[in-house]
Amino acid sequence: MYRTHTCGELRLENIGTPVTLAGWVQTVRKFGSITFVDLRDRYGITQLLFGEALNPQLDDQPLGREFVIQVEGTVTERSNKNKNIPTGDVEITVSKFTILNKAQTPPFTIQDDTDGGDELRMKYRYLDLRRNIVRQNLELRYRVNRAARNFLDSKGFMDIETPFLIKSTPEGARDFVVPSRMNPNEFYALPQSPQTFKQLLMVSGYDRYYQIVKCFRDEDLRADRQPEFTQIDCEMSFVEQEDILNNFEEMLKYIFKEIKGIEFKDAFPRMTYDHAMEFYGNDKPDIRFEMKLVNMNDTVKGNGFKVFDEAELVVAICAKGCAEYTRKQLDELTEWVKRPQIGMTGLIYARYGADGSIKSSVDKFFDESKLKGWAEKTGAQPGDLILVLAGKEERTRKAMSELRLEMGERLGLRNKDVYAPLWVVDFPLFEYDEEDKRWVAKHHPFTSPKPEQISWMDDLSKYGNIKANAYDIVLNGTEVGGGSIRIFQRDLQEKMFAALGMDEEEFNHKFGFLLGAFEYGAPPHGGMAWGFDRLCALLGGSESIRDFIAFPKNNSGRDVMLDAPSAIDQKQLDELQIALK
RNA sequence: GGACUAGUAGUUCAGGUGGUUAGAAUAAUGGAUUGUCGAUCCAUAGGUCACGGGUUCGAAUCCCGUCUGGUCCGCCA
Repeated sequence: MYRTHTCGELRLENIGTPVTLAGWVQTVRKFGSITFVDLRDRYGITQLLFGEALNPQLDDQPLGREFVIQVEGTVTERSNKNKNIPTGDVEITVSKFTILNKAQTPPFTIQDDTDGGDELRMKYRYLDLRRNIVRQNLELRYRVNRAARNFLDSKGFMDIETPFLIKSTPEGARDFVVPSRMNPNEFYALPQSPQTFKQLLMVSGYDRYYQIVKCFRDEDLRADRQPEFTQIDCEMSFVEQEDILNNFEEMLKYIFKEIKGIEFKDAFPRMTYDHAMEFYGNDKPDIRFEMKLVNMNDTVKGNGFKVFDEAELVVAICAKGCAEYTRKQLDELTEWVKRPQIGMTGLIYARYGADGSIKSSVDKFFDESKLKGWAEKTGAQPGDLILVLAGKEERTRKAMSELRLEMGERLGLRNKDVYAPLWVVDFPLFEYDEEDKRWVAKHHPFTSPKPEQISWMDDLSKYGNIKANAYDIVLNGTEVGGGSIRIFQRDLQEKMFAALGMDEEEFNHKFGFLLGAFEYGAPPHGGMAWGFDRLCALLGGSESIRDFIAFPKNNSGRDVMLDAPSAIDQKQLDELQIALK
């Protein structure tokens, strides 16, 4: 046995106990004839004292940072206690030590405020993972995982694994593809999600399924997107949307209570997709603060100001208490909206002074009484600032959504310790793909339309109006989960495929197995999938999911530690019958 | 596919407008030190200024290209 205790557990009550510890050398503090060593493992840090008798041995066998050592000794009370660490009342008076393994000096310091940059820490991820902060993130992830499993288990959900080597479908995200050696010129795809499998499990009668499972999408990455990510994937039979929302709202409440000690007493608010788009400009509103978008078309048009008169949409927000913004700050905001990522040509503003006067950047076209109308429309009070954008509807709404978030950030309204969950419901069934000039599924092609709108699928002009029984759970402006009631009848599913532009041959080829299954007694069903990494990041107060993944990839999809992806041997290519371009 | 940003000692960074020998902190190494816990003090060593090309009498600095990291737009049912 290498150790009798961990480095985190010894306390005053252990005084006098002979112990053996093993761990990593955090620091060595040498004082002539005595030496202190901080010994670290996953559980904590314990101070070792090499006294006068043993100290000379350290001259022959010097200890360096990150050496792995084993020590025997006795737990003793410290004369100078350290209140900053749990084991700070005691130290181990060492009688014997063994160097189990030497270590090179690490390229960055293994401590909370490390000097290492991102790149280096990713390359030596196994060292980065030794750091408290990173370890705590992984511990949080594990606890969230346990909480989700506990909850789902208590509700009778059954964890069933589904395959990773499956069939490629062109819908949705790009597939990662795996060549098949035994079937030359053919390829598996890695699942973007276990969607069809969980539906087949419903057909098989496993009416409550879940899985915490990897999904793969070959698309460009972001701080909150990885090519392989983890979902809490769930599906239920004989349920309506209301049942699913209630069940998973309870799950999120349970997770919050277990992980953060936060109790949500009230039901989560719900908002329709249309409402979210109109008043927040996006389908995942951050409702920690108001600052709603106000459509100004009727208020401002027809005053001879071309920018407004020619715009599809004029939209405003009211920034509370910002009337005193300086010209410099407003210019900066203007520059901000003119960045290519936002893409507006300018920003119009009106300051509602504390004295009741209103001054705008377009006084030439709008006198004070007209500007009072702006204030009335936006709910601005003396002391507030009205910000206005105008232009093409979609771009302008989107830009204002971004500006709203930016203003929320600047005004400190996006406190990461405040959690505001929200259901967004009634998503559209379809959206129009401008590039391909066709209608595509907004959620996925297995999503059920609102039953009363099914007949609209025969009328192309109504496609944009059809709503689905589809919903997202949004937390602080981040989509952390989503799902839908599924189609479970063959004829409706065929109708859906046809609406998406597939002919009979095509959908039979791609989804014949599902259509076939629907002919053998498919129950009504629905479910949802949670972005597990994002949920962990939110609970951990971080923007980046990489902090919560043991071995993440960078934003080019590379694993810089392994240096993957990489070229493969010609022999491997030959076996796969693949020729490189 | 595109935009922005960064790359200087092991590491984190500083090095207006081009100009002598490229600095600091930290880590490392050696020495001193019996109560530290971010130990302290003294000393030492440490540089392909990412890479390639160009402008110039002269480039870490200016220009072009490439690579790498990060953030974002497009994309991600």
